[in-house]
Amino acid sequence: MSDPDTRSRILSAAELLFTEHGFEATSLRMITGAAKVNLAAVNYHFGSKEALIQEVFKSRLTWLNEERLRELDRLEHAAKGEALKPRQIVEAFFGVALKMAADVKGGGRNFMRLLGRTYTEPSAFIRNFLGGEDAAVISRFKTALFAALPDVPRAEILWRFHFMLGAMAYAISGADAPHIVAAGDLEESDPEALTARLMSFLIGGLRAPLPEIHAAKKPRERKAA
Amino acid sequence: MSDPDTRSRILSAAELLFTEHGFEATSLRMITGAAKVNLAAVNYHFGSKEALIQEVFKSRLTWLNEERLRELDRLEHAAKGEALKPRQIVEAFFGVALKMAADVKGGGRNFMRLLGRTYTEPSAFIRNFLGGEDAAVISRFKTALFAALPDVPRAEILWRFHFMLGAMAYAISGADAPHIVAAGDLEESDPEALTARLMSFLIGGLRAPLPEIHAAKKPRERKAA
DNA sequence: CTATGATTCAAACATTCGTTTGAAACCATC
DNA sequence: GATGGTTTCAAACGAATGTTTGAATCATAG
Repeated sequence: MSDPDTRSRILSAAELLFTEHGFEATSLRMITGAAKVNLAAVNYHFGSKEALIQEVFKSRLTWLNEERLRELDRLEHAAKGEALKPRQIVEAFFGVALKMAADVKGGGRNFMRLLGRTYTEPSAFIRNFLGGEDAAVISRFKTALFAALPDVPRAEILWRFHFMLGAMAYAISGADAPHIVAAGDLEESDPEALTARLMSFLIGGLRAPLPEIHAAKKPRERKAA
Repeated sequence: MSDPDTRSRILSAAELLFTEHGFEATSLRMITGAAKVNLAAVNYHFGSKEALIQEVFKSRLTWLNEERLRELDRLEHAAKGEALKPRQIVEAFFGVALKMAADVKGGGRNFMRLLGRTYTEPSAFIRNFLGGEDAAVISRFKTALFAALPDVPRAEILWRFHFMLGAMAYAISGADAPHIVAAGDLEESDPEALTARLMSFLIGGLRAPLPEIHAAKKPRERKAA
């Protein structure tokens, strides 16, 4: 009767079904059906549907953000007090996520698709939860970017970081997007190729000339990426 | 009794509520309450909730895509058979959307937020609907980009277009995103500044050096954007 | 073996949902 | 005024939802 698997089977089923159907359209009966457990097990093990949703994110998201911070620590340690290059920072943040997204069998790919989708989720409770989870890592990375790009206004860096997140979310969603279907002939990209493609795009965008709202105030020149 | 407003009041209320809560979490009773109409009016005027969802998108999305095509036509007419510059094409596609997003009072801003969110919506019926609506405009723009960037592999262009869409979606969502909340100190950007910021980022990404998966095959050089 | 706590179970509960129904009210035309 | 079509209304319908409940089952320790 004491089945250590019940809890993890619910989590796995929920993760897949949330990705496929969204939170609202995935019922607990769908999840328990897929996990082959009893409906009451959800409330026994998790307390509520909301708590289950948060649990689905917790461990992977914690690992993702901790890994990002570890990567940044390694880079900063190796740099011995010098500022990092923007490319390094971008690779630490986005590269770790893309590596996770490349892990099909372990569920990382599905999770990153769910995460990318969830960042535009209307539900305030989910947005607040994610915001809380991301606060420390975002703060660290923005500080590192400010140091790496001293000539770029902070607002510009923040907005570009935000655009980069959108690009990554769509990259991860990939063939799910209606545009891809409409475009028709886009081949599936293998994880390494997708990473290379996205990184190139992100660095290009990050190091693009400043828009007119700033260029008049402070001429800028390109630096090594 | 014959109230030409009932239908449009339902549409307006639905548009706002779908943006705020998502499709599944917005009930018809919420919509009819906000619109001050009877619950059965939805089925009388629209037939079903799904049909209402599609109606919410139809007229604005048709206008958006037609305006994009008109802009592209104008550019091509002025170019007299020469290929357009990539920047022109990007401005025709994304600029029109951002102009719509700048229209707070007329509801364009809310609509673009809804649209950006909807592109990652799990529901297959919504994705199929949007894909169908976008097919012609996407096809035209990809053809124009291929002509503008003859040295760039087509797959690269398509993926970069996709990344750009993600960046735009997040740009429009703006302060809704958990990352922005976590970042804390990002100031609201006025529409013109946001457009300039995003365009700079998009062109930078589009014209970024090709990733390693291609660079070995075909050396590339920068062209005028 | 018994007692206790943990876990699972089926059923029930209260609520909510999109859709339907038949009547009432309204409008336009003759 | 009568007629037919349109629109709105309140209530009902059947289904689905997350949560709760009390009993049964299981596992462990004494």
